[in-house]
Amino acid sequence: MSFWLARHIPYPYPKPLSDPRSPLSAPLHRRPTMKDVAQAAGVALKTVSRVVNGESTVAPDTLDRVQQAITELGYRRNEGARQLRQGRSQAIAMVVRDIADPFFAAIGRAVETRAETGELVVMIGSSHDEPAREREVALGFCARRPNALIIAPIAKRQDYLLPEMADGLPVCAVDRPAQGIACDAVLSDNTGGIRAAVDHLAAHGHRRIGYLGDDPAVFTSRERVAGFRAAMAARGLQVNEDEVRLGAPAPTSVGAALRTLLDPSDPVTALITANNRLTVEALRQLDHVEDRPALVAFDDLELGELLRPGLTVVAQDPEAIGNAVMDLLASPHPEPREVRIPVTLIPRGSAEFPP
Amino acid sequence: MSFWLARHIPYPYPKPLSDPRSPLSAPLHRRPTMKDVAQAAGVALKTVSRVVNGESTVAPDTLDRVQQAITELGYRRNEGARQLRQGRSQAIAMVVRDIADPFFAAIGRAVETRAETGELVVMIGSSHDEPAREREVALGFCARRPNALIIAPIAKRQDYLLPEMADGLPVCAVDRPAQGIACDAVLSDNTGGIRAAVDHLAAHGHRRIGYLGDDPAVFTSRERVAGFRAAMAARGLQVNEDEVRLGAPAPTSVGAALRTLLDPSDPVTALITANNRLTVEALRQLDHVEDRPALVAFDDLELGELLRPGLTVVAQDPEAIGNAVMDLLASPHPEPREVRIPVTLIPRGSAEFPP
DNA sequence: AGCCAGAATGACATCGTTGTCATTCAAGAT
DNA sequence: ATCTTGAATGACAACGATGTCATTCTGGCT
Repeated sequence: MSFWLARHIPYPYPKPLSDPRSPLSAPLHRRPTMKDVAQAAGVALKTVSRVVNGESTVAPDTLDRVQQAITELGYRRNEGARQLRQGRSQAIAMVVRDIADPFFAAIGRAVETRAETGELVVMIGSSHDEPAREREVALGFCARRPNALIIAPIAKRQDYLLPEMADGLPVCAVDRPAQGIACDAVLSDNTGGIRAAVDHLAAHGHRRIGYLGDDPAVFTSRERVAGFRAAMAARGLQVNEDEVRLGAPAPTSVGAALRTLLDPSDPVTALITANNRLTVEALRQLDHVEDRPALVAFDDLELGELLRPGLTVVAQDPEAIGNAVMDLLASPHPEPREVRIPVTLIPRGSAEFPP
Repeated sequence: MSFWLARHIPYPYPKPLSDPRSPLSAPLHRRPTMKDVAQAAGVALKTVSRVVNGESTVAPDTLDRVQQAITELGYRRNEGARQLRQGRSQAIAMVVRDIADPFFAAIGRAVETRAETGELVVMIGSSHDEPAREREVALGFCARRPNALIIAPIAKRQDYLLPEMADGLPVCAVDRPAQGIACDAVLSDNTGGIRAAVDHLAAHGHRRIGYLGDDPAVFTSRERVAGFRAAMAARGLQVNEDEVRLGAPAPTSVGAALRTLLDPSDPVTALITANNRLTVEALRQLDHVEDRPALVAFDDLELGELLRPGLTVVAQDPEAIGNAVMDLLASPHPEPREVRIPVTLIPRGSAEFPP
């Protein structure tokens, strides 16, 4: 896939090979410019600029003539040129871990809605959980001089953004805080969410609760498991270390964890799964299991209500996250801020098994 | 939302470098330009350009000096200026109906992957099923002079794109064909998918099959219902017109349809739901129903396999759609093309009820 | 009549990059 | 020794928009 695109990273950029027959080749008609409009309307270029930008010092009939010329020629301002002059490109750049992940897609939608599209464009890219790619995508976006950068960090450090930030680029992290830079962050209330899960299970009489969590190297994973221990302690419930299983959402590791947790000689009566992929894998495997434990999942699944039993979840609020990000970016503040977005426990039945 | 608007409207813009002698005109670093790099490396600006673009006529030690200067200054090419010179902004614009819809999100991911992000940036926007917004978003993107536009049409006509296309913008429709313009299209094999559903149900002995479809004003909806009639006819099965229900996926209309189809005096034994939202609503309502009909759904649901019974679906292939789009955009062809992407029936149990 | 304020408009430089064309210089050909 | 050639480099003008500043033209005031 090269063609019109030159690939990225280390300079030099390779030359895009130009196929004369390619649909990307020479235009039949040059798009009209302000100069063309000016000529058509019999005014100076600068007057067209005034009209386009809604400046007030244009006489009514001049305005008419110019607007008519704009319509007739189908003029559209070239945003690239505008950016060159003004320094920023009226765009919001967003680097998420996976644009097809419903969580990030929903954040994207909120951001996009707030961006009042047409004026502010949203550029989206995925890191696919690869630190190098995160950097590459983020810096590629920065070359477009966006008005702001939203990033779901996956790399250990985001200090490669320092030059951009020194140049005035506002940066906001989502899902996890950024490292190595001082920037805003919008995070879910992981601790509170897990506490709600524990409380909910305890309210239904459970005292032996197992925990299935992600790699502890991940920030959210650490917060959630810490929240679990704290919530259990607050309830006076004992945490059996064998029953806190942290690892990848792979079938084998989840299977091993479940075998331990549900060991017939001494099974837990309830289970918390700390993220989406773990939940799905656990559900898959629990399907073959008799005497399923009660279950509360962190992060909602689209069809949680259609499962039987319905899946009780601690739902994050991606729309609120997106809105909070836009709020932070829109209001100037000297010190970086961290915003926590509340999560909601949605009872649907899977936690209501008798212990 | 006024922060960046404030940034873009009036000067004074970062002009603080006006007095470089002042110790107070402190580090509001302007991003370095080719000029800065050239000065640092002791070469002409044009030579830096050659290095950055990988032209071959640069002496090895000049190359070294320039590359070192680039690294030291943290230089990044300003893509806006490049666009101004070259006419296109190394970006792909994509207008979908809803970026948070898993189908479109998956297409977006495929496109983004093929775009080798960093060089080719992906701009995404949603029309939210509003024709006016589709136009606004698409034209807003066009002002950025992208290399290509991918659009999931919702408006009646896309002829507002004609000026852009005359200027050489390649356009490709997805999901539905565009109207009023001659452009490529990548569509799912709706007819074949419904035929597969009918065949599958017939193979399990069903002869009375009901159909729940979308508003017939929608292209995909028309194709699918036509496919249903054709497939039934091909099998020698009779279609009872009362049992082909087209309408919005609202609870009331789906409820009414289900009551008709499942009328105890003469119920269908199987059901086809022709899109995602209809499927979800039908599943919701069927949950309270005894003697559920067999079911095949067009379009996969994320957790179809976890439902009980497992949901048998005709799955579209958004990744293949995205890839096909990129193939079309990258390969020269004089006439617009329409590509059909195969769909796959995934049996998971819900179609295997005895009739 | 003379003057001025303010509204309306335009000329021009500029943003950072790349295409075009000109220049320099050394090595090889004559 | 002169000419040719090609490699390496640079000067300069675009690209389309906007900020600055200058100019023209009103009408209202002395």
